[in-house]
Parts: sequence; structure tokens; C-alpha cells
Amino acid sequence: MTKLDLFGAVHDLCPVARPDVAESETRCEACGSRMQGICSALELTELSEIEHLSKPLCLPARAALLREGQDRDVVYTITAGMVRLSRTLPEGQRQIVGFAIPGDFLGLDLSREIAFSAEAINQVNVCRFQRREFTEFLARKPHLMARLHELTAHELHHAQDHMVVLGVKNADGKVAAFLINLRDRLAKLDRVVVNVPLAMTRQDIGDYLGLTVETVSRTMTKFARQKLLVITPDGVRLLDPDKLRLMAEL
Amino acid sequence: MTKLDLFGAVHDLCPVARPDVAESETRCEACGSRMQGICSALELTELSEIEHLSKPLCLPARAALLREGQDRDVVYTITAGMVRLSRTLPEGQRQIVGFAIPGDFLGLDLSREIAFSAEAINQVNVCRFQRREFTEFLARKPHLMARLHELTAHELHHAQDHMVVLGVKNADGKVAAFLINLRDRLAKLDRVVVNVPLAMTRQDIGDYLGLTVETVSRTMTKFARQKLLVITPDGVRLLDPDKLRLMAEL
DNA sequence: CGTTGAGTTGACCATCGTCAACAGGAGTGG
DNA sequence: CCACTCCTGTTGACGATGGTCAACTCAACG
Repeated sequence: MTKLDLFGAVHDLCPVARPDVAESETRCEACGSRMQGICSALELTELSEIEHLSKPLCLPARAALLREGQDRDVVYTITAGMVRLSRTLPEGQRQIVGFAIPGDFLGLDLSREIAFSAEAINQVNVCRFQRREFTEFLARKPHLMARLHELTAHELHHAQDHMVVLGVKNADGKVAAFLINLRDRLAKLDRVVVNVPLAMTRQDIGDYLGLTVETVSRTMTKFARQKLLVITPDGVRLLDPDKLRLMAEL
Repeated sequence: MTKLDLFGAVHDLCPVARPDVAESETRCEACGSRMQGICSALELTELSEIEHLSKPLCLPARAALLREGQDRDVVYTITAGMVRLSRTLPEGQRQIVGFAIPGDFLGLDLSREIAFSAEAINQVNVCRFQRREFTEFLARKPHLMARLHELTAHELHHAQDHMVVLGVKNADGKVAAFLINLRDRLAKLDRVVVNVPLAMTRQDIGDYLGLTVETVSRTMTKFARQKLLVITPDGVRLLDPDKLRLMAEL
């Protein structure tokens, strides 16, 4: 495969996530994220309405969904995979403000200017909406607006949690909090309990926690030595989630 | 004055902010925050509706407006003074997640559980609403709901800015960012340009920035030695805002 | 005039960042 | 097929930034 052009258009990469279902009128009904995120507020009749506005896409790892500072013309819901949300400073430092997973909505604020870059970490399925069409639909559906607000408020709550992590915790607490939080979020989708897949790099984790790669690596191997977890090729298996949770809560 | 009981009821401390205007039907019309925050979305006719729902209050410094984890039965808009929003961890560490100023709304998420404690830093004027009444009013006013969502999204944006501060900046950058951001926010209300009043303690600033009091103090006196600012009894006067802004942006 | 709490300053030290080296895997090209 | 590069992850040695502990000043208050 040739190297992906991260700065090119992402619009027509693998345009249909699952061609088999995509043509059917019951596409949204069959969606694994049907009861997650914004869609959970929709009646079946509304589902078919919104189906016409959304375009399902499958994006490869490293594809850019949104770029910080640009004009927003699309919003997304994520149905599979993981997306990295980041801010970049003039000097090149990066802060990852969150990892989006299935059920999450990108474009919560609907404002003209995009607040952060969003990049696929692994292969990602999304539903894409034109911002204009989506906001018009919203205007006709007050309960959807309420749901969007609820999601945004939840996100704000989450952001404040992360401020606590960044502001008061040491390296051990940060990494423990990261693992436990990610586990809890994934558990709501799957019922994965002990295996936490880490699709992102150590660098990503570091940029999320305000640590260097080296510190993240050292901390994880320390946890492994202490039999709190096992490092696997694709993530970690938590051996003592309770103790980790305790460290996370400080 | 006797010591304020921070854990007692705050409901009937100085119940009316400005008795002279409070009785009038034009109370909201005369409000200094009329065009700030959520009220800016209201027509004059709606203003008089909401006037009946709101109770203006004047709270002394150190009064508690909201307490983390409790059930929410009221929401506020702030019309004067400054409020500290904080999370407290089991071990007693504290993260201040923000400082609210006139125009800000407390209770953006409307959820049952309160996300953070809110305490008056100096004497504060607020309009208090019963949550139930307020949400019922919201349900009848879609554009108000949209405005609330806009404010929440703005708050989320702000939270992400602060994650960057906490995650990537060193002590100098943090303090510079704090001063510049506060100045910019106050400038939108007053037109104060160089004098930044700091009603909060150094401890508060430290808990906001993830630093200790000592580091905040040292950094500020260093800035003073470098002629970037002058420390005054009630805050700082910025001598070189441009250089500070540069440090803040790293 | 004694107490309290905020702010400042100094000395010391721990945590985490920096720099460097190396291992292992994936993709590339001879 | 193998050598090559590139990237991620890991580990070690060292040092700087910022935390800890302590002492002191000063203003407010009773």
C-alpha cells in the first residue's frame, strides 16, 4: 500500500462501510450503534428520515476526519473504531483532548470553526452528515436537540474529569486512570472486562496524559512487574483492576 | 462578622441583590448581564416571563452555591463577582476546573447530579432558578435551548483549552496563560485592559493550574522582576501583555 | 497585642523529562 | 530471499523543573 496522504481529501476513501446493509432501508435499524449516542433519541420513523441525510463511510487508519481551525461542513457519528482528538500548538506540541469510540458524535458544538483535529487511529466506520442539513434536521426535532445538549454536557463532565487527571495526578495515577476509564467506556459497548485493546501508540497516550513516551512505557512495565496487568501485542490485560482503580482515584 | 458556616444553608443570605430594582418589573431589563450569557437569547417579552422564575441574590465571599455530588435543585446565572468551580478528590486534593464570571451560567448540564462545587470568591450577585421551572421554561423555548447548548459547547471548548495548559505548558506558560485568559474574559465585560484583579488566592490559582502556591508565587515575582507585570494589592497590572501572550501560547 | 491566614523566599530533593542506545516488526527494494 | 530503513517500544543514565518543608513578613481582626 502506498503511504496515505493525510492532507488529501478523505471523502471518497472506501465510501460504503458495509455495502450489504447500506442499500437496505433498514440500515440504521441494523446499526450496532443504534442505541448509542445521538441516534438513541430517535424514533424508528425518524431513523429512516435521518438515514437519507447520513452517508456511511469506512476510513483507514490515519485518515483525517476533521482539521483544527478549518471551516466545518460535516459532522460524524462513529460506529466502529477509534478516533484521536487533538490540539496542536505553534511549537508543535500536541495535546490529545480525547479518544472517540462508537456512539460518540464529532461536531457537538456545531460552530463554524473546528476546535480540534480528528484522526482515525485504526480502521473506522462513521456516518457523515452535512452540517447544514444536520442542523436543519435538529431545528425540527427539539428532543434531538435536547439529546445533543445532553451529550455535550456529558462531554464537558468528562473534560473536567480529565482536568483532574492532568492537574493533580502523578504518572502512576495518570496511566491507571487512563486504563480504567478506557476499560469502563469500552465495557459499556462490548462487555469486555479485563482485556483493554490499545490501538493508539504510547506517544498518543503520553500526549493525552501530559507525559512523555518514555514515562508511559516505564509506568506500564512497572505495572506489569507488579502483576497489575499483562502487556499484550494489542493492548493490556488487567490482572488487578480494583487496585488500578484505587491508584486512579488516588 | 461571625465566621461564615460554609456547610449551612445559603438560601437566605441577603436575599435581594439590589432592593431598589428588584421590585420593579424592569429588573432584567436593567441588568448589567442583560446581553451576556443565556439572557442574551431572550426577547423583551420573554425577559419579563423569566423574571418571575428568577430570584436575585447577593452572596458573601465563601458562600457555597453548589456542592459536588449533591442533587441539583437550582441553577444560576452570575451577574456580579467571581465563583470558583472545583472538584475534590478522596485524598483531599483539589482541582479547580474554572472561574465563573458575570454572564456565566451554573448548571449547564441540567443533570441530576452536580459535577463540581461552586463557591463565591468575593461578594457575588446571582439570579437563582428552580431547576424544574427552568427546564420547563426551556422546553417551551427552543431558541433558548439552542443558546444553552451554544454556551455548553463554548464551555467545552474552554475546557479543552485548559487541558492544553495543564498538559503541555511549564509553570511560566501556565501562569502567563492564566493571566492573559482572565484578562481577555474580563475585557469582554468591562474594558479593563491592563489591570487584572485577582480575587482568588494563590492557592486557588495553583489548584487551577496544577501547581503549588509556592510555584505560583515564585513565578509571579519572577515576572515582576522581568518587568512583565506589577503585583498590586488586589491583582496585577500587566506591563507587557504581548510578551506574556507569547509565553502563554508557547 | 496576640492570632490567623495569605504571600514570599530559601534550601533541598524527587519525579519526570531529556538524550541515547537498542530490540523487534513491517514495509521496501535490490 | 535478504538487507535495508523506518517506526514503535523499551531501558538506562543524567539533570532540570517544580514539589516539599520551613521560616519569615505583613495585614486583618478581635
